[in-house]
Amino acid sequence: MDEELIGIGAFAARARLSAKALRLYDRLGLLAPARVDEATGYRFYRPGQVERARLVALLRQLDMPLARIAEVVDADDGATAAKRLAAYWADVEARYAGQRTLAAYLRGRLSGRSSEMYGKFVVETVDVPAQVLITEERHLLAGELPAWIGASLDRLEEAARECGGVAGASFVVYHSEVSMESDGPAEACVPVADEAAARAWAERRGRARETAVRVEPALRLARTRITKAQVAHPQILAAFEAVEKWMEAEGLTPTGPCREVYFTDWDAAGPEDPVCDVAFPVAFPTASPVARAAD
Amino acid sequence: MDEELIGIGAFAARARLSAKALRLYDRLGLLAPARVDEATGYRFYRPGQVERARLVALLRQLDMPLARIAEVVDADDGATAAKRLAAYWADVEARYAGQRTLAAYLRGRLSGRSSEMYGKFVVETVDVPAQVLITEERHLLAGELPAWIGASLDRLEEAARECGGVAGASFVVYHSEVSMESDGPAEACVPVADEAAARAWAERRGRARETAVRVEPALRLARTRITKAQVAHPQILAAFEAVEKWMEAEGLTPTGPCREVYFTDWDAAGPEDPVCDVAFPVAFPTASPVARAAD
DNA sequence: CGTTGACCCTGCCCCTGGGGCAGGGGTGAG
DNA sequence: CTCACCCCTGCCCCAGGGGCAGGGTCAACG
Repeated sequence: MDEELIGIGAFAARARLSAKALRLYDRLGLLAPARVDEATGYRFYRPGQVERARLVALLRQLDMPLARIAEVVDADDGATAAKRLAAYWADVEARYAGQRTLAAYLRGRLSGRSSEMYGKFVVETVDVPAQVLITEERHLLAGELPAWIGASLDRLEEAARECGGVAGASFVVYHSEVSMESDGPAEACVPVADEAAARAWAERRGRARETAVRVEPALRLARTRITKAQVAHPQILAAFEAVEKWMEAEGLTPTGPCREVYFTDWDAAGPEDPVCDVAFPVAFPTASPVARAAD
Repeated sequence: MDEELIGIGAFAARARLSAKALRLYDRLGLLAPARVDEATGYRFYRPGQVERARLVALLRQLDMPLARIAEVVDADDGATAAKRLAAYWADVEARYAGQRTLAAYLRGRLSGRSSEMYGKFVVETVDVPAQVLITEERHLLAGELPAWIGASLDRLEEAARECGGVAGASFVVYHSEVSMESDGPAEACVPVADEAAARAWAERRGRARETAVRVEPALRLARTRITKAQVAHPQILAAFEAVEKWMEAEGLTPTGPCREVYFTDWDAAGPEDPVCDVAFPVAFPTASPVARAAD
C-alpha cells in the first residue's frame, strides 16, 4: 500500500531526530523500521511512522527515559498515554519543586546570610529512654517525603492501638541524606507500649513488607525545636546545620543518623507552633562524670 | 593544628556523600584530601573540609555538573558564588519552563484534542520571489529563542538601511528542530534591495562573525497565519503540525527547513492580531501544469 | 563502464556521575 | 590464626547518544 519507503537520513530529518538515535530506538524496539534490507542492513521507514517518531522526539525533550517513552507511545489509547505522561511529569514537578527551594536557600546562604541563621536556633540535649518501635522503611525521593511521612505515621499510629498504644513521640529517621535527592532510606517510627503485641502485629503483616519492629536503646539527642512553617525543604536544612554546628562547637559527633521527632498533633498546629525536633543522637558522657546539659 | 584527620568512610558519612564520589572529586581536583598516605594511598580529610563537601553534595542535588560546582565552590567570595549559582539556576528555569509548556501541550494532544486543533488553521500556498538576504545564524536553546529573534531582527533591519532598505518580510529559518531543546541552528533573515551594498556590509562585518549574505531563489511556501498570542512554545507547535498535515494531505513534502515569517510590526500588534506565518518550502508544480492554489 | 558523491552500515571509544564488584593490603581484637 | 573492618586500584555497567573509522551501496554523470 504505502510503497514509498524512505531511508534513515530522510526519515531522521522529517522526524527531527538523528540517524544515530533512530538506530538506537530500533535496537531497543521503540521504533522499528518498516523494512530492513537483509543484505545491506539498510533501514527503511514508512512516511506514516514520522508521527510516532516525532512524538518520541518531543517526549525526549522532556528528558523522559526511553523506557517510559515506550510506555507512552505504546499505550492502547490516547487517554492512557496522556495519563502516563502526566504521571511522569508529576514526578518531575515534585523533584523540581524541591530543587527550586534548595537553590533559593543556597543562594541566600552563599550570599552570606549564614551567620545570622544559626543564632535563631536553640540547641539542647535530651535523653530518651529505650523504646519499642514499630516502623516502616522506604526509599523515596525528596518530593514524596512529606506525603509519605504523613501517611506512614498515620498507618503506624493506627496500628499502635493494637500494640498497647502510642508510647512516645513519633519520628522519622533518615538513614542517608537529609532531604536526599534520590533514595536514601527513610524510616518512620512509632513507639509502642507492648512489645509482644507489636511482634505479633508484625508477624501478621508478614516480614516481606516494609514494616518491622525494633527496640531502640536509650539515646542522648542533640536537638532543636522548629515550627510547622519551618518543616519544609530549605528551612529545615538550616535547622539541621544549626544542630551540627552546635555539636561541633561542643565537641560532639553524631553517633547515628539524624531524625525528625513530631511531638505534637500536626494537624492541630498553626504555622508558628513548634511541632518538630530536628535531632542527632550523640554519645553519653563516659570518661568524665561532668554531664553536658542543655544550656 | 588540626591533627584529627579522618578517613574517607567517616568523612563520607559526615558529608553525606559516598566514598566513591569522594574519590572521583579527588581525581577531578574538586575536593582534595588534606593528606594522602604515600605508602597505602589512604585519603585523610580535615573535619573542616566537611563544609565544602556538603556544599558540593547540595549542589549535586540540583544536578549541577561538577565543573560548574567547582566554579561555585572555588569562587573568591560568597557573592560571586551566589551569582554563579543563580546563573546556573536561571538556565535550568528557562529550560524547565519550555519543558513544562511542552508537557502541557502533549498532554492535551494525547488526550485526543488533536482533531479539533487542525481545523483552526487555514493553510495556503504562496510564491515568494528570489531575494537577497542578510542573515545572522546561531545555535541556541529554546528558552533563548524569543529574545534572540527580536534582537537579531532589530540588528539586521538596522543594517538593512545601509543595503538599500528592507525589501520584504523578515523571517527566521530553523535548520534543525522546531522548538528544539538543544541547539539546532536558527537563522534570522532580512531581505534587502541592494546586493552589492549588502556584500560590502558583510565584508565590513568580517566573515568570521555569524553574519552572512545569501541569495535565496524563488520559493513556493505552504503557510498558515498565526496571531501574536500563538507565537509561543506549545501553541506554535500546533501550527507547524497543521501545515505539515495539510502538506501530507495535498501530497506535498517540504523541500527545505521550516520558517517563521514576521510580516508586520511586532510591537504595534495586539495579542489577537496576525503577525507571523509558519511556513514550509514546497516544490513548484513541475510535470503537471495544474497549479495547486490556495483553498 | 567506471567514477564520484551521497548514503548507509557496524563497531569502537568518548562523555557524566557515579554503583557494584573483584582482588589485594593493612590493622587491631579475640 | 582468623575475623572483621577499612581502604586501595581497576574494571565493567547504566542512559542517550556524539563522533569517527573502515567499509558497503546506490544513483547519476561523463
